[in-house]
Formats: sequence, C-alpha cells, structure tokens
Amino acid sequence: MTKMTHQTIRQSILERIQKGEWALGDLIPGEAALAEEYGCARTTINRALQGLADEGLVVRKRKGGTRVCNMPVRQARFDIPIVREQVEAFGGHYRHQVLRKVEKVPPLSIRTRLGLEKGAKALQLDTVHLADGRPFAYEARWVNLKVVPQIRSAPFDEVSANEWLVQTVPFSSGDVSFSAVAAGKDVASALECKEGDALFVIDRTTSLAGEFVTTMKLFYREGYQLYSRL
Amino acid sequence: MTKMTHQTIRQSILERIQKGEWALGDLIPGEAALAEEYGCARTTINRALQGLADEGLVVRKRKGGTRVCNMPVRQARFDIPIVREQVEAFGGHYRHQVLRKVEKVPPLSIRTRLGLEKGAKALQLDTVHLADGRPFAYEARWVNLKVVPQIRSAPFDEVSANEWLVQTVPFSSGDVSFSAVAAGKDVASALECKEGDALFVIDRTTSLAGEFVTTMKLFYREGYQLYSRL
DNA sequence: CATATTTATATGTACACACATAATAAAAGG
DNA sequence: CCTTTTATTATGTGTGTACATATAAATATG
Repeated sequence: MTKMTHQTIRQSILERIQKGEWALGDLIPGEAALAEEYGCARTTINRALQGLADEGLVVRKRKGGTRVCNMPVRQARFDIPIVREQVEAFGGHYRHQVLRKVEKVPPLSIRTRLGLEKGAKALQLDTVHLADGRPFAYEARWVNLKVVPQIRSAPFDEVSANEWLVQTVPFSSGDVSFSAVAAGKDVASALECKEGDALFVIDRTTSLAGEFVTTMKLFYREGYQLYSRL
Repeated sequence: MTKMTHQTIRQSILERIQKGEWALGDLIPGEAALAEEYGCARTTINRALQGLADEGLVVRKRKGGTRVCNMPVRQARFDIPIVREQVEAFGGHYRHQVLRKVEKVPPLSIRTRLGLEKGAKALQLDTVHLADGRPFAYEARWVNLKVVPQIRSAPFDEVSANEWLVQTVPFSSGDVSFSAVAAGKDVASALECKEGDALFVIDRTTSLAGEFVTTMKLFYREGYQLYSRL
C-alpha cells in the first residue's frame, strides 16, 4: 500500500477485523501503535477509527481503547424513497391524483401526532401515485394548517404534496417507521388490490423547530421491497 | 456560544439551515468565511461540514462549494434488531424453539443467494422466537455448509442460530431488505396467527470475504413496527 | 476491607500549516 | 468562434503539536 489516506487505512483495518485478526469484543491496538505500524500521524489513525466507530463497527472509549463491536451487522442506512423518483428510476411515467382534500378535525391518533388542540382542524390529503397510469402507492396525509396555511392554495395538479412541502418548508427533522398492514377498503380500492392484501407501510412524521408539520402513511402494493447494503 | 467545538458549530449551522437562512439548493459560505465568522480554524469548520455531508444534509463539491441538499429528509439509520434483545427490552422472557433442522438441496432462489452449485446441500433451519412463551417472530434460515460446517454440531438448545453465527463467524457484510407478505400456512401456524395476515419481513443475507454464509427471513406478527428518528 | 483520591493513559479535539485534487473560469491558441 | 491550456478557488487530506477529558488502575485514606 503506497498511499496512506485515512480512507485506505480505515479499509485496511476493516479487512483485518473481517479476517478475524481481532476477535469480537477484542481490544485493537491503540492509535499510537497503529500510527507507527502504518507510518502515519496519530491524527490520521484517529480519523480512520472514528469512521469505523460511526458505522458501529468498533466501540471506542477513552482510556479503555478501541474494541471490535460485539454485534457485527447492526445498523443499516436506508434511503427514504421519493415516490416520483422511484417510478422514474424504473423508466415509468409518474403521475399522481388527489383523491381527497378537506379541512376537518382529525382523529385522536393524528391529533396527538401533530400536537393539535382539541377541536382544531387540519388538512387531510389523500393521494394515489401512479406509474404508467397504474396505482403504485397510496398516500394518506395530514397537514398542520397552523404551520403551513399556504398549502390551501398550493397547485396540487402539478406537484405532489410531498414535493410541495419539501420546497416550501425549509428543513425538517422527524421520524419514520416501517410496518406491514392488511389493506383496508379505501386503500384497496385506490391501489386496485384486494382487501386484506399485505401492504408495506412507511409512516413518517416531520417537524420543524419543535412544531409538527405533517404526518403521512405511504402504502405500497404487495411485493414492494425496501433494500439496503450493509 | 462560548465553547466552539466542531459539534457545536455543526449544530449551529444545522439550525441556520433549518431556520431557512439558506434555501434548499443554496450555496452556503465557504469554509474560510465560516471559520472567520465562528472564530475558529478552517479545519474545524471542515469537520463540521463533513459531518453534515455524511448525514446527507449538505452536498459538497470541490470548487463548487457547499450547498444545502435539495431533498431534506433522505436517509434513516435503522438498528437491525436482534430478536432476543427486542424481547428482553420489553421485559419479556426470551426463548426459542427449533422447528426444523435438515440438510437438503435448497430451492433455486436460495441456491443463487448462497452461491451454491447445482445439487449442493445446505442446512435449513426454522426457528420460532418466543416472548413469554408466545410466538413473537418466525425465522426461516439457510446456512452454507461449505463455509460453516461446524454448525452441524452447534448447541441450538442454548443459543439461537443467529447468535451462534455471530459468535463464530468473525465479521460479515451483507444486505437487508424489508417488505410485507401475507402469512403462509407454515408461518401462520408457527406464529399462531391467521393465514393471510400481513407480516413484516426482514430479509437478510450475510457474506464473509465474498462467500455467502447464510440467508434468512424473519417474519414478525402483524402490528410490529421498525422505528427510527431522523 | 471498603471507599475515596490520585495518577496514568487512550481517545477527543483544536490549531496552524502545507500540499493534493477537482472543477470552474479565464486566457491563449488555432 | 471553438478548442485547448492555464490559472484560480473551494474542498480534501496529512502532519506535528498542544491540551482536554474520561476512565481504568493504582494508591491513599478512614
């Protein structure tokens, strides 16, 4: 190995771990020792090891040293899909259709998720995403009108609610969860599938500076897979 | 802000993005400029921005500068669950039961996944994971006997196949995917649920130095959720 | 002997500097 | 005017140094 970047070193250390040079839970040499072995500065080793630690492959502790993580494959990063891109990635023609757009008092589960007061209204927005004219995913969304009142006059013929929100609301954090549910009547008819079919669901709530902006369930037809390398 | 670590600066920049100081896709000031503004070295700003880039919040390009990412919430990190821990996290008593353990020629789909030759045998291992004596998840696994022949004599009364593999095979990479399926007859009876119930499935294949070690499907009962903050 | 205190040590972080690299913008050449 | 070459510029990375901080281990204390 001629070039010694923190990346090559990181890769090299990873391979040594994979080869079993250090067992699970074992202590690996200190930064100083590795620096000498690789013939580089301790800073460089530090960066390499920090990288591995970020990925969850090693655990580092001051004074305690660095040790190989006990639970090898532990974390996966998933790209949260954007429906339009998914469809277009397969060469399909994307289109969406708003099935419902009403302001009303949401059910309790949604109310708590959006942090609304009792009796407050929110915008309910149901959309089907189509690939080449055929249903691909069904989106059931609630939007907090206090945070984004402008959504009332948004042009949903052109952009989807998701894309509009992304462009309008600066930046947001939130949470996601994945689960499986049986298709209800509404969803089944919108997706043109059978009632009771197993659907993959992405449930997502986004917030901005402590205020909840929107919560959404995205139902995919049976067979859909969310994939990731480790 | 008295202390200026790369972390505080990173947080500060994040907040400025969230407040909308720089719009989506906008160029943010260069490292040199920010370093002066925050009164720190360029190196420190570099680390802060790299961190944001790793998370996918900004995109960096040499000469092109750093710009706020167009698609805000883009990636989520999930902890790939270990069933025993999940059960014990809820205060439940974990137990597992091996339903099947046979060596046989696997179907084509499994054969290609494990990279086996035609006619080669593999170990099929089906397990139910129980929480307080009640079915929690069903595991259907195939193990490549060429890579881990010792598994034939592993004590599966005590440890689950997953834990045994984790402890025995040094370190591994692989892939995961999530999906939803309707419960088949076998799975339904093992999980004591109705046939056709919507199950959440984690599908995982692990490999070691280019050789496939094992592939597994983990079926969770309806209602199970995999959660992550963004 | 159990508990508090100190000390040694490995990682964490910041800085100033130098040079590498990619990509754009400007200048030179045909 | 188009193409090629040459700066310019912002990020990427490595080094050596200094000090901060957490914590395991050794030591002192009651």
